[in-house]
Amino acid sequence: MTNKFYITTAILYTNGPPHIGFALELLQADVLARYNRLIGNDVWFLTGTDEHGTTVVRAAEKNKKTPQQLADQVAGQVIDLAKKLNISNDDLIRTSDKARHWPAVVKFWNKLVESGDLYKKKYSGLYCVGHESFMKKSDLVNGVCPLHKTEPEKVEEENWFFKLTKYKKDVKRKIEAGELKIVPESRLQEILNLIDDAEDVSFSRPSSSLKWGIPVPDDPDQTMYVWADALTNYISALGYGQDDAKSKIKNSKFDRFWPADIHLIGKDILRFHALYWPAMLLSAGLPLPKAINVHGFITVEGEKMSKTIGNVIDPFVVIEKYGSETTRYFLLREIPSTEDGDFSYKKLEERYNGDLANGLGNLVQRVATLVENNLGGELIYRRITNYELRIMNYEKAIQEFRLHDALGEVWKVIVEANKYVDGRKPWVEAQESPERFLETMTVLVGLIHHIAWLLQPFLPETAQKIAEVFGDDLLSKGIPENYKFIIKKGAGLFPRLK
RNA sequence: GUCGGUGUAGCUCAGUGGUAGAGCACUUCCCUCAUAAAGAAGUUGUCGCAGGUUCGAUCCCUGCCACCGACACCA
Repeated sequence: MTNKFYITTAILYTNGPPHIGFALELLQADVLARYNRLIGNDVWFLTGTDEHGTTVVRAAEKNKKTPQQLADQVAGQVIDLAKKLNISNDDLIRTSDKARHWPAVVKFWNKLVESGDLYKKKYSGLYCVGHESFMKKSDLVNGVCPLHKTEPEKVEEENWFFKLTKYKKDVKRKIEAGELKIVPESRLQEILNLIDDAEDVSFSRPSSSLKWGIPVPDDPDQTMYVWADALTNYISALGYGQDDAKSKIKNSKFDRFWPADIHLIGKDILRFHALYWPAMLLSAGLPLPKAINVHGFITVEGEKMSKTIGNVIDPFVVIEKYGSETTRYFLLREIPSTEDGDFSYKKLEERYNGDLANGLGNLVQRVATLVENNLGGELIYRRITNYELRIMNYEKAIQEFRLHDALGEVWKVIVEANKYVDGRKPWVEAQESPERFLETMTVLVGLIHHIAWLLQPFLPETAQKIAEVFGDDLLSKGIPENYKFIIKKGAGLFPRLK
């Protein structure tokens, strides 16, 4: 049965170039998107950029650019990164896009107004000029901002607020009922603990302090704050807000794909996706996303990535040096999908040599050589009844968002295949028992087909290369009886490093 | 401070009420189809500390220590 499958990543904030963590998020989403395409689902995969806010303005000033120029530059880098990582996204939405994004946000905002869920409220707080933001009393040291050593001013602002409190019980119920699934479990607990204490949230700022953003409809002195603006990307990209006064057809993408099946996010923005966003959707009368998958952060040699330490990993550098498939493999295999994980070049090279070169690459090469040298590079497939591949947990791992485990399952097949080769000794069989040899090779070619099939969502180029070596069209998971494999040994998939 | 999590072999982590496992690394053996790859065997641990429950705890309870995360209108 064909299902639709709509998956999104968080949108990258354009105050700096995409980092390795965003690369990981793109990759995880890509695997889920590719996997769902593979099993025949109707997939839409969205990523994008979050381009508004004072932080972008400040970063732009530093670079002597306008916020738009900086956003353009970073958005370009995201497109480049997606291309270099072989990401199969169907679309990329930018929040500065006045044609696609803004109308949706305005329509969505007006829906909240219609529901009576936006109201203006005076807000007074301690404003630190250095931070350009409000601070809590508890953040101050001796009444002074610890960073800027200045006493914050008492400032009163009138802002739009969203009645989050009106919906938090409903959101909680839906999360508890599993209608809105939070993965993994630990994050579910975290959000449930938060909901009760949640208060209404500010949805706008005076445009005097926040210029770079979307103006509040009918209130030009106010600019929308990030939640109202950024979260809406998930529906603006589907054409929400484009249909009014035009034909219904325009909106078909929204009808076809909303609600999202998975919002993939980092653990830092769980609250906004699991609480604010669902509440906003309830207010607007729209269905809630089905699941929020939360990944962790990448540390570097055990330390937090930070600009001050200077240990930030640039994904472009990694891809440049090791190639996209190796980068994909390492990040997807070494970093547990829902946990923090560590990046180091040493581990990357160990994974490369151990798993890709010695494991997968070597297996493909040895089997290809055996068939080429002893069968003239041709093998007519038939089912071997006395060999059975063990049932694996590959699909379950993907469905449970344990992508690293899914790859582990594939490598179990590789190990199994290597053991099989050594057990059967085909180089002896070739001399003494051509029949047994043929059987051995049939099993192995079947295993390699299986491996290539399973690798498709993770290492699409590698899967393709393996298929080319074996003349495998990779059209189906199973192999048709009498399928003719034409094997032509190649240069080797992953030459050993050093 | 409140809530939650983690602490198991050199490293990364699984795991169970009956005194522990995997992968990598390391050692030895073996093979030669293959990318000096593969395969086999093996070494390594006071299962954070101190109590308690139990015939028996690494797994249950309590306290402590260490580290981490969430609780901030940070974008």
